[in-house]
Amino acid sequence: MSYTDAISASMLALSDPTRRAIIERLRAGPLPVCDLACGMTVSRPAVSQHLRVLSDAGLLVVTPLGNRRYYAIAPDGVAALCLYLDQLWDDALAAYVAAAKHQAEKNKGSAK
Amino acid sequence: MSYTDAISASMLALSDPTRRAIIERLRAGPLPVCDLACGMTVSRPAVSQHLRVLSDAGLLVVTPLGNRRYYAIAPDGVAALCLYLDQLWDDALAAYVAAAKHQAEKNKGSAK
DNA sequence: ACTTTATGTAAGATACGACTTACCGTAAGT
DNA sequence: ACTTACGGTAAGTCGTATCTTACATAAAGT
Repeated sequence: MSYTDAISASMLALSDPTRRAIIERLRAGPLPVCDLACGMTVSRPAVSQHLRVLSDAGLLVVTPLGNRRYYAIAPDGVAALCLYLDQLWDDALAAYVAAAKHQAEKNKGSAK
Repeated sequence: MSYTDAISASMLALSDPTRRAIIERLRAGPLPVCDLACGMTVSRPAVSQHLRVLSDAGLLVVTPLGNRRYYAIAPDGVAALCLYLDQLWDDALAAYVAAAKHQAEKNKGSAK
């Protein structure tokens, strides 16, 4: 806990295969913990702990409904990650073409 | 190492603040290890180990040039993550509006 | 040839993440 | 009121990530 930033927390949350399995099951819509836990290889408390991590990272939201708690993917949390990576991709591509252009100009002198 | 999938490896690589600091310094373009290490809080071997993790995840590429090794962000690796998150965001948003619509229809019956 | 610079790797200490079982509340059903 | 289903938390174990210092290797400079 107590991460330096939200990006680190989100990335760490999504780096675990078990947590991403939970995310996959929530793509279609909200589910209670019992439905999430049944069918997974780990125990139900483990699922609870993973849900905690995902919630703390801002990737999930909970809505208690009677006896159960429905977890759903938080679009805002995912959007923050998308924004970061999209900008990173932009910069990386710009740096890539700049390096390629620089390389081409260096080769022009030594070309036939 | 030896992760089940590339997404996990990339996410785990980007979840570490030190590694993301390295990524930030590479946004503008390739840099050798010595330039990367100077100015960072951790030791140079630690930087080498982080570069190894990022490279294994497919997020960096190396081009040896004389005495030094220039590391650069691999656009392809970042693109794979962008694709995954963009699709996840699409599904999450669709599920969100579906849940909102379902909720609205339930309220219609109890509204005056 | 020798020295310096650049960088990867080995070995070891420490910290932390993920899993388990056991336990404790809270809401529903009878 | 009692029982059952749901789900969060505590304590403990185990694996592994991250850091350090020390060593090894390769290219450049003198």
